[in-house]
Amino acid sequence: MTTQLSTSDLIAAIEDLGYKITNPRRDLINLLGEKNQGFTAEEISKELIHVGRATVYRTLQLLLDAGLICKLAMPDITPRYALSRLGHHHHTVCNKCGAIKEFRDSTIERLLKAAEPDIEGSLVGHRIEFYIICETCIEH
Amino acid sequence: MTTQLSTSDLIAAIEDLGYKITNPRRDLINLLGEKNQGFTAEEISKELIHVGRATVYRTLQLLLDAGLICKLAMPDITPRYALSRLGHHHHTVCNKCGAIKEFRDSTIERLLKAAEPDIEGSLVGHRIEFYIICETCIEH
DNA sequence: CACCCTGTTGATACTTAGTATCAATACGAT
DNA sequence: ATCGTATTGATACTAAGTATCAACAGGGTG
Repeated sequence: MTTQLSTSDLIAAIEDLGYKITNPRRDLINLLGEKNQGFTAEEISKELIHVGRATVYRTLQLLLDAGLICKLAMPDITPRYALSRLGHHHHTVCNKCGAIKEFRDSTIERLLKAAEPDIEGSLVGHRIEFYIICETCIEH
Repeated sequence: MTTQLSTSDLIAAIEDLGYKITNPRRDLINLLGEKNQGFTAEEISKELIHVGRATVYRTLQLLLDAGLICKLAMPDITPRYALSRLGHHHHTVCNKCGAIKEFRDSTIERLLKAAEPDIEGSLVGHRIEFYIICETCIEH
């Protein structure tokens, strides 16, 4: 049961944070609403021809800081962003097409705690990614 | 009990793969042997003044392909490399100083399998990172 | 040991991802 | 409608890495 954040939720959220609702921001958010497999910054920039590249990056950073999107970096591939729809969660990443899906399993969270005593220093977070070949790619 | 790979193990490994042992490669490998908290490509390049930048990147890629080092990419920070000393493993990353340590816990591996049925598509791999503040940073 | 073939190197130029600067513009509170 | 400040976009820059290609060097062969 994925709770989908609507475009207007995103707009309300950034307004609540005290940021102005401008046309570039609205356009970008509307575009993100149409994406459901993750996206790169340049991809967004190319589709929003009338919005400056710097503004695209700035707005993505803003949404990131607000926790409304997340950014996945992996060695040797362009960082991808995805809308956050759940609270704390992890991702499945398709090794073929790059599609990103959110994934939450509270069992894992609980089980990870078992490792905590073995970790030196103070644990402040964790990240898990599952690499898959997604069903669309399996079917060619 | 961390099984430390020696410099000569690394050299033997790349020789076994059919690559030549050249001075730039030897120098780079010797330098890596001195690193024990992870390193960036540019850091290596700056320390090996008599080795071309391209060669540094090429050699790191070669070691990466051979599984002798690993590369960690995280949003907004320069990718860091670290010598691989274990087989399949994960990392702890200090959020303050970037120090990378390998971490293995077979319990986690086993427990992760519990999530497998919930994953759509075909699972081909996974990655776990623990973000910490390391003991050196805690002590300032 | 000298030779030669092929793998390797390094200088240079390029690409990609993202940031800094700053004058011009546009929200939106009043 | 006015005005102050946040925001924008053009441009130039940085950082991380790749492509190109002529020159070079390991190391197997005779």
